[in-house]
Amino acid sequence: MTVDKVFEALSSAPRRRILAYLSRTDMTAGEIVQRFAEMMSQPAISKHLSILENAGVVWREKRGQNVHYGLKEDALTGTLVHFLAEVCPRSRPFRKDSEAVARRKKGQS
Amino acid sequence: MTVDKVFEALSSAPRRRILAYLSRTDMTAGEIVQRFAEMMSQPAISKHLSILENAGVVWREKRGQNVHYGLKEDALTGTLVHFLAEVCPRSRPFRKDSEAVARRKKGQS
DNA sequence: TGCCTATATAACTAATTAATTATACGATTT
DNA sequence: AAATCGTATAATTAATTAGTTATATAGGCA
Repeated sequence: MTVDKVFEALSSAPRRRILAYLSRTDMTAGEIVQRFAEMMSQPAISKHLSILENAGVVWREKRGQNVHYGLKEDALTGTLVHFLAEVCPRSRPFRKDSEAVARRKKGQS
Repeated sequence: MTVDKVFEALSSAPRRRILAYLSRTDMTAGEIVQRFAEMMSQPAISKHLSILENAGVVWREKRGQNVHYGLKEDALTGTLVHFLAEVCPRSRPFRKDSEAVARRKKGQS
């Protein structure tokens, strides 16, 4: 579960949409396919799901003839929070205040 | 500054590396190019910078014959925090506890 | 003015991605 | 055992991305 794979997985709108679905409840592959009916084929969804699993942000479990998918919140929050901590001075400890102030003046937001 | 563009911008390791540099101090395009010496050409970096700017996560300012770049922390944290809030039940208010518990049992982390 | 320096853009190419249709596979039902 | 259902994989193709070299543009300096 590399950082690279996680950000790669998040770079697709359909994949982020799948994550949003899974954040509310676990689903079978078929249920997810239905949500994308008329927009994308079953194999396309299957591929997206395998990318998400390979990135380590969802789990997969075969039950009978269905395959259930669910969110691995910890992996997702872990990666993003770690990235934010690395890249955002304001959340970094012992930063000099003058830096952040100057930066904010430059036209933030 | 769409969510799509931000995640697209973050999906590249060199671009995340540029953001990490900019999180410590503003830099000119040339200084950034130097950090990638022997790895990537000047035009390649220029392209990455324009993608980052277009996504709204960095600002750009021409000063004399240099162009200075800097991080727009607020845009970055804003987008990621919003995404996390949307996708991570544990950070979502009024969630039923039974959901999260069941999910955690499934093999989180 | 004419020449550097810093940066961006253009033209091109190779590699990757994202979809499609067709097919295979494993589990259930008859 | 055969048909069916749910899902994944294979083969293919079109579109996108990420880099290259070459060139343009704009600012500072002799």
